[in-house]
Amino acid sequence: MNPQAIKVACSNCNLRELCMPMGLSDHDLNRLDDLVAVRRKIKRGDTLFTNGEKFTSLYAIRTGFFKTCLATEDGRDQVTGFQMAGEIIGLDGIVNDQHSCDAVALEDAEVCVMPFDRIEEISREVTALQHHVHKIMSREIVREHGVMLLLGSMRAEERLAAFLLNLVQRLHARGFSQSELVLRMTREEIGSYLGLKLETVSRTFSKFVEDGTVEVKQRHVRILDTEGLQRLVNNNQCH
Amino acid sequence: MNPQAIKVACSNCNLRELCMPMGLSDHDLNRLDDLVAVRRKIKRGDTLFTNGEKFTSLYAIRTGFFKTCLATEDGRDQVTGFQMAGEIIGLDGIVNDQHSCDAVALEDAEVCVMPFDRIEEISREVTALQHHVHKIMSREIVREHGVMLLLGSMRAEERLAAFLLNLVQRLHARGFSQSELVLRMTREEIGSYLGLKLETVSRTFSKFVEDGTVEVKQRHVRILDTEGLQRLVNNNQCH
DNA sequence: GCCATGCATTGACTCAGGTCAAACCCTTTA
DNA sequence: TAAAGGGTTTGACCTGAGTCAATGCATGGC
Repeated sequence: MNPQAIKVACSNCNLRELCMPMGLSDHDLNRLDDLVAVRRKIKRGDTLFTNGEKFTSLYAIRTGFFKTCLATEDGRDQVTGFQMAGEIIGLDGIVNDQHSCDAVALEDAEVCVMPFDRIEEISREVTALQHHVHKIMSREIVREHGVMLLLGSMRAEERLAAFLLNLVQRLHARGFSQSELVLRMTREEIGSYLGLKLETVSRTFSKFVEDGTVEVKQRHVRILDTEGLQRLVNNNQCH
Repeated sequence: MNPQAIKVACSNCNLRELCMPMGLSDHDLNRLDDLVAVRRKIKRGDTLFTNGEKFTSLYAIRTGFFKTCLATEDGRDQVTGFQMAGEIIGLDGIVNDQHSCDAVALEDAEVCVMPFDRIEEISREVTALQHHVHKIMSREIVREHGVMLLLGSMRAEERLAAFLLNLVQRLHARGFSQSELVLRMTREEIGSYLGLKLETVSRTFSKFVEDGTVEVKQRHVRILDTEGLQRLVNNNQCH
């Protein structure tokens, strides 16, 4: 039995620069090691948690890719975000002690389960963790402000451009290419996130291809003109 | 000098059921009294904080009404929320130690200034406060999910209906009428929040008036058919 | 009391994106 | 290897909301 191999530990996790332990000292980092209760594997298409389910833990994504979405009885459906390795999901559950959205794995995934009462307990002792938790929640709030701006004031092309740039930027921070990416979600899911219909997403991709801004082959996307996308997002050419 | 009159204290604040001290025991409540450094008055039209400004404190609204908004260089402008007495603003500033939006008073206002390092300090000792802070942040995240649903999947009438219902509901929780309200913001600000142009907001109000759902006289609104608005939001009649 | 000003309403017209439908492509399964 | 099925693309048409412009209505300053 090799403890090195099975120990669930933040201190030797290769995501520690992105994830929960970000910015903690070595000393504090050791105290974090009893934060993660277990790891859990989720198969593609399965849910990590669902709307209405009792809230117990936050989850740090180790591998895989998730979407979170809000489905209402009357058939509306809104993807509220896409999450990748090193990101924390489940924050929505804290207010009412139950989750208010579904988290669905878009590819086979593994998460670290962090019981929230334990997070609060350790936060009381480790100031850096306390502050980090606050930052994570604040970051999510700010991210959502950005999505509101996107949904409230951008046109289809601008939305898709912003979406692609955001994705590659996050992937790049994880060591992937700045210009190439594989979409883990369908056109419909992208559309739901961006407040567009899948046909519009598809057409907008085609438009970008015509303009020579990107290459698209199914879910493989190569960005040829990052600047161009950036200009689309910023330039707000009308007026 | 009457200490009762000048003491800045949560423990005898009439908003304590809604605001920061919500759900705290009397004992914990006393410890909260050194949370609020000072109070600050903001004149209508003035800002409480602005984008880029250093983050130091959260603010609990005592009186008045605010909007928070995101303005980008290229002229986009998105109202991200409207806040009233008992609500906490400034959470966006935690991640990057600087505010990422503007908070503008829509009427003369007074806020309790709560230095964030003090919040963190007291949170470490008062478990109930720690948890409450987490809940406040989580609530904001969930609220924004709702706005994303609204912006991403609702038509103009549905958006305005949802907006009105949300406003009266919050006002009702503060002891005001369930059916009558005075809008503190312009049509343009409503539009910005709802991802619509002011003309559309105005037309939609007119439509509601024609239908006998509401009475509108400038900024005074009386809801005649709450059910009807509710149905609009839920029924998603198409499909 | 009257004008200036900012906000709101309404109309006429346009257009971005939605809808519906057909065809296509890639993967999976038999 | 073929058939089935999910996802994607593209076309034709429609419509809800945006745009532009004129008018109306309150409020505050002088």
